[in-house]
Amino acid sequence: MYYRQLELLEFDGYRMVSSEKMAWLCQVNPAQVRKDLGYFGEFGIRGVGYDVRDLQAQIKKILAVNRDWNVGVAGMGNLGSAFIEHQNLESGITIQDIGELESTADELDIEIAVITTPPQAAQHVADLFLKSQVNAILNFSPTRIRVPECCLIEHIYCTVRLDILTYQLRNEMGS
Amino acid sequence: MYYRQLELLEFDGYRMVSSEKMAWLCQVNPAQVRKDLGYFGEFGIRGVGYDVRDLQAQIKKILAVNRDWNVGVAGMGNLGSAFIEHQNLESGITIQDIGELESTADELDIEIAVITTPPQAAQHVADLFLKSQVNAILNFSPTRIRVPECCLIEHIYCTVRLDILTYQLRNEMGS
DNA sequence: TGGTGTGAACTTTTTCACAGCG
DNA sequence: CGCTGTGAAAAAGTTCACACCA
Repeated sequence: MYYRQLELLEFDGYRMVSSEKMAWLCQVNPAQVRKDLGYFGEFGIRGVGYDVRDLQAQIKKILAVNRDWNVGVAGMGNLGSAFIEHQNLESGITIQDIGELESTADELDIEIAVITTPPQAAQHVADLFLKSQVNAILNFSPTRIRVPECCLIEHIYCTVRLDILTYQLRNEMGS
Repeated sequence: MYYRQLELLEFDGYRMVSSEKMAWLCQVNPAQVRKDLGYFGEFGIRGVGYDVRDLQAQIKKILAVNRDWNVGVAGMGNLGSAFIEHQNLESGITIQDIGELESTADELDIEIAVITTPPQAAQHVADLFLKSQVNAILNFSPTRIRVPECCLIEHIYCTVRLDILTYQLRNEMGS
């Protein structure tokens, strides 16, 4: 979130930014910004703020975004396409049949698997990825995929977020 | 999450389920399940567990999923299409030009806006929705949309989730 | 007996408040 | 002087442990 805002700030010509401004942009508390950054080092200048470009570089390094990762996307429906589009991954992609997933994942040295298949297939696909050396999964399917301890997993549940809205809308009206 | 698991349990023929089983399925602590449900009422039977169908009905009621909501999706690229597909919203939809958004939102009494447009357009589209009586937004665009106090908003940041994975992957390898 | 419901203990996260530095 | 960095305080969330009931 911070990184994304820094990009915009740089685009707008800002060279420095205070924790208060960052907090306002990201809709969090200023102390939160300082704590979060402080966890990784001292990036700011007291009495001045943070250097926009320098802080971007620091965050890039922290998130390991400054290195390339081999990502495998399972499911090339609308969601899979949207993901690839969204991430600007359109260059250098290979599209293969799901039957070849296991050998391909090994061959291309896939490090992160993105699952956008229907829920019925999600666990199966995850298992295939796990058989190769993949140990990070980004799961868009509305199913709780079960993975071994060693494998990192992030779930993106769109439905749950929509349900949060209907819940809050209903309660707001009730009050 | 609980609701989704209950659907699967019912499909598999289960009539009752314990907090321990639910917890296992959802990968949380059993006490967590009981606390969460306990916040809304006493749905279980001591010594037995929860009635699968009854608990589904209760959660439906809590989340206000048992009533229809008028949802407006801005952006009909891959992401918008994926969302509609995903939510089984394919019936009864109307597709209109973005220029008609304001009048259409009023006319169709849109209650929840879903934004899947490119980030440049996101704030503008949100503002249009806000001019009608929309006060809940589900935002897929990778921008922090600014909305008035009265408007509920949920952000789905796919990129952030991917960054969490690269961060953790890097750190895991370091250790 | 077995599993819920729940106060109390514990853990984590967030915010405050101010010392300290540029 | 102003804003960062950071302990200390407050709040929120999670887990434990057991009373209680079908």
